[in-house]
Amino acid sequence: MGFSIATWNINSVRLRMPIIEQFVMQHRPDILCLQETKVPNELFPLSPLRALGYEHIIVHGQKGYHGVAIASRIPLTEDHRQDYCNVGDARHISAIFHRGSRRIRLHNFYVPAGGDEPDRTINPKFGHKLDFIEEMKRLHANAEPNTSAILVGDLNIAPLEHDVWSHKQLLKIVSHTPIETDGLIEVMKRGAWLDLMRQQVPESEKLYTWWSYRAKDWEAADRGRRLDHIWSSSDLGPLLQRIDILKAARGWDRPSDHVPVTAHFNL
DNA sequence: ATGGTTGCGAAGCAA
Repeated sequence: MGFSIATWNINSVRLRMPIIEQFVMQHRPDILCLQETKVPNELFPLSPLRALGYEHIIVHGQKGYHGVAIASRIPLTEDHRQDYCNVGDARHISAIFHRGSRRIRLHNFYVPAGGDEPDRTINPKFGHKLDFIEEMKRLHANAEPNTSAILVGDLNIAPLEHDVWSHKQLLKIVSHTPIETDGLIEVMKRGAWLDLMRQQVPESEKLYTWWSYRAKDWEAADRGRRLDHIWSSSDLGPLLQRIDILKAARGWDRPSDHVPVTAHFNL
């Protein structure tokens, strides 16, 4: 009995369809969560994903920016979208699926990047990010009775020292400032979420899911950050089999700057 | 080194 779920910020679902096909042909996740789809719902490429076996697709997109989607081989029900910060952005989508006797709530997030300047008094985008994180603190892994939970997505924060290539050099860089990292850790604590990637890989080891487009040679420089995450309610922790970070996908043709992260469970 | 690259959509913003 195996079950796998992948999360991937693909930075335009239409442009990235060839490498999405490559990834799912090779790895066949049962559920694929996408962020930064950058497409309105009526233009979302449903057919190619259905042809790959993902018959159950829920989308929440907008023109040009943001956008999240869940493509699944198994049925999705009770879907909803929460408008964090009430600004009309498509940054969250959620649904229920069943595996064995278990009922599981899945959340797929695209947290605001926050702009360049880590000061909300001069950069409203950073304020928006902090407000978004504040609102996430109210989301509990055990919010629904008899329901486990999985939270995935591009959270745009690298919370731990070894989630970035240089802790010291990134302390004032948006995604790794103390106010953000403390905030995300508080989201985890208050919501009783488990960080499944760090359950598998010790905190002392470097772990990245994103490499900037701007590096001359992303692989040689290896200046990555762990911006993408898979969390779960505590009951699912012991059922985690493995997590794969597909670093190779960063080197594929016309890549996203993020790579897919896949969790395999014994359920 | 305060640059660099990419996507959307058709100039400049967001990441």
